[in-house]
Amino acid sequence: MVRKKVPQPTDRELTILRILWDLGPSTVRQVNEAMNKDRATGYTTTLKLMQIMTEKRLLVRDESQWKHIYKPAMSEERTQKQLVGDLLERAFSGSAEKLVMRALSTRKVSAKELARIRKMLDEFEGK
Amino acid sequence: MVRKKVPQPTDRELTILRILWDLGPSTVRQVNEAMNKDRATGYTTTLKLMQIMTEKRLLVRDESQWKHIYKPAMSEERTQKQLVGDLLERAFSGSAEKLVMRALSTRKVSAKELARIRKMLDEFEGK
DNA sequence: GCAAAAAAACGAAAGAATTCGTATTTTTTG
DNA sequence: CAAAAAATACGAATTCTTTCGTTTTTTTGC
Repeated sequence: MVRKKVPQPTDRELTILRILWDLGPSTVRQVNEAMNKDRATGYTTTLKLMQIMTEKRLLVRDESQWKHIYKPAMSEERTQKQLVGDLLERAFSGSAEKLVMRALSTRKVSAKELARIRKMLDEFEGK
Repeated sequence: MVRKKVPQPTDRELTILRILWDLGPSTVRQVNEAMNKDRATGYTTTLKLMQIMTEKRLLVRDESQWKHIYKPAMSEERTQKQLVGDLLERAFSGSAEKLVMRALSTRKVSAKELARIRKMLDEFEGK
């Protein structure tokens, strides 16, 4: 069984994935409207992007209706892991510690979140 | 005073930054040799990339010698923060917690590293 | 000093990513 | 049902990234 590996999403493609993760399965129009909140984008531009993403297996499309319904082919989790793993290699020489440090110093993180991160650490260590 | 903002480094550009952070200020030849450990790359290819990066203000170059010496224009830290911040927005809707979780579950992290991360959390919280 | 080597400059080709105009198909609505 | 609207398909222009061949400049070794 040959399963060609899915390419990393490009910049605009990631925007679309983000939207679909948030909205759930959607039409091109819905995605396009969300895109426009971020940056003016013609309808056919969004359409074309989504068609290409479908070819690349980043999205799957339900054609049973006339208005096609698109959704991400991979889970948010898997994609995020891929992206983080990639950045980890390329910018941090694989040091997760460094990356975590940068992530925490970039954004304010609430006490609640810090607590959850601690809990996570416990689990990693416990195992 | 107009300071045009530096663009995000592209893929190959990041490879070069990574090399320069590791080696310190270097000539094109040195960088090119390091590039070739990763992937066959012609000398002039590396040269051109570095020239473009200099135009874009990603690198600065010392031309006082005939062999120009290049170094990153920004610190490793600042660039990493930028990259993480960008990924945070684009793929994680700004949730540092989620990103940290993904980072930790992607790679094995040693007990020692986990301990250091804990310490870091303490500092963030203490403040 | 001169030929060979090393470095830089330049231009342009090849490849991707992004954008959008136009044409075609299907549905909606008056 | 006919016209308008909505959606998809298609192709192509544009822009950005990556690569490298050729030319020019400078240094080095004999």
